[in-house]
Amino acid sequence: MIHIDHRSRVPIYEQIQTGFEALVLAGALKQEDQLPSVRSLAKDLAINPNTIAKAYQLMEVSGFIYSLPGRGSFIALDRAALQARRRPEALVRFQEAGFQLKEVGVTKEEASRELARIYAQTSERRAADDSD
Amino acid sequence: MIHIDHRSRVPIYEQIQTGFEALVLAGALKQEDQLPSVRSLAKDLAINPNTIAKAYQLMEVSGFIYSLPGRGSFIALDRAALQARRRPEALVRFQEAGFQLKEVGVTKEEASRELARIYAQTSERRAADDSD
Amino acid sequence: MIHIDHRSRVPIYEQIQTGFEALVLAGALKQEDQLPSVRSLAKDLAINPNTIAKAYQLMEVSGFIYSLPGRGSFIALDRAALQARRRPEALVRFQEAGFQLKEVGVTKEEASRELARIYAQTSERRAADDSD
Amino acid sequence: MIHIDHRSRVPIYEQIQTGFEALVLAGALKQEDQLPSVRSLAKDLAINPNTIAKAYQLMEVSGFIYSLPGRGSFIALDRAALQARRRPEALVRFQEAGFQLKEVGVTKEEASRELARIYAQTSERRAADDSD
DNA sequence: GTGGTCTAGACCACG
DNA sequence: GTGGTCTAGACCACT
Repeated sequence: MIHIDHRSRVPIYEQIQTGFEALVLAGALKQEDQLPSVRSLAKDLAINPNTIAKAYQLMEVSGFIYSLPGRGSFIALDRAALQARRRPEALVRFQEAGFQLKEVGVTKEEASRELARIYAQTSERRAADDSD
Repeated sequence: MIHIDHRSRVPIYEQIQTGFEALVLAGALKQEDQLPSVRSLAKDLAINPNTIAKAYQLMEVSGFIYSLPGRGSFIALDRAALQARRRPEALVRFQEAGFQLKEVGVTKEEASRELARIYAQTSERRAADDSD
Repeated sequence: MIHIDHRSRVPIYEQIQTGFEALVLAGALKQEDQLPSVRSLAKDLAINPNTIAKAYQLMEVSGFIYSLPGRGSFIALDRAALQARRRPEALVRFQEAGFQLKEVGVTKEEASRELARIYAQTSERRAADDSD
Repeated sequence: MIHIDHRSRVPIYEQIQTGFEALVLAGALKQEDQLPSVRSLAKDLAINPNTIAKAYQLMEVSGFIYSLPGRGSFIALDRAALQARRRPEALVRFQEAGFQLKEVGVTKEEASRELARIYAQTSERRAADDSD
């Protein structure tokens, strides 16, 4: 379900979090859907179960998932709620990136063209095809 | 000259690097200009000299500045060269940020408006006014 | 794995860098091989861990290795890529050394003989024998 | 007479030493020729007189020049003697450079061709034309 | 005064 | 266990 980049500096537990969020944002996972168990995901990704458990724990405290002891973990939010949650930070990141673009001499026209190109892409879901 | 955010997770030595780059990109520092000495900057920012020295050494290996023992450290690149260097990473960051924006449900029109707002800002250069 | 000359004026952290590069150039270390941990190498060489860490960080920014916090440091380049990187500087050094040789009165024939002697040596790889 | 590279990391006093030696090796200065005074050279090169004095002092202790208080400094060695002196280190440097060349994958043939090119050049003296 | 190197020791995040 | 960051303080070479 989720792709881990072992050579990335982004912590693995964080890649797991953003991975599940991306699945919800892309529509591949819906509210109340069950997540894989810690053990099975750890096995699938060839990752230490402690790391998976840490990711699940963080997603739970953030309210993105909820866990029922003995039954498993489930998506707590629907797509719209998650989008609303992520929007502020996404905007800040976009503003920062835009400012840097301007700073390195990219014109407004070039930036607009780049933005159009991004929105022209059909939302690709990389990891959703193989496993699900 | 440079502002440090001690609460940020970005390492201090990295904030120093991006700080000086921003000064060059903003035109407040030019090629061959001398940087403050390791010790004086350390004193100004209330930071250990070793941390400053680390930032300077990394800026030197990156080719952004050059240091001459006993003489000081100096800007090695002009603004255009620095822009050309930073452009690829800035583009990638912008693309990622744009994709996330789209992912959280921001429409193309809202994104364009945001981008226009960024480019509308007169490039504020804090340090350029009291030109030393 | 690596030998440090404490009497040399070449900084220790630089000797470590060139040491690891030599190991790759000699074939004793390959791409994706793990380097000794900062602490273990520090202990082996009886050198402060900070000095090792400095060497590792510089090798990382140069793209020769990559480090993953909590996991270790690994060779990022294969032998051919490293050779291609080092070739320009090696050529310049050779040209300078050759010019100086000429300057001190060594004839072309003597220089050629010396060069032949260098290339006649079977490439001695010290660390390759007791292959770990 | 001598060219100083202010952006080089080679200490200025060392550039001065090698500069005078190069002039002798090139035949532009001969045994018993007088060197410029510390003050005049310092003025010409726009360098601190202390640095010049340090260079002269080191050249004197090495036996390359001798100083007669009140009269000036003079070349102590003829070209052949200086060549004989410099030869051992030049050879070592050449060997090291040659080994590195081999290490980065340059073939014996390429190295020979490079060496031939060096010896084909007529000994150019850059700084000797303008001032002398 | 300048930058450069090294040691010592502490604390953090990641797995 | 791993690497990463920072502080503190010492010593060196160069100008």
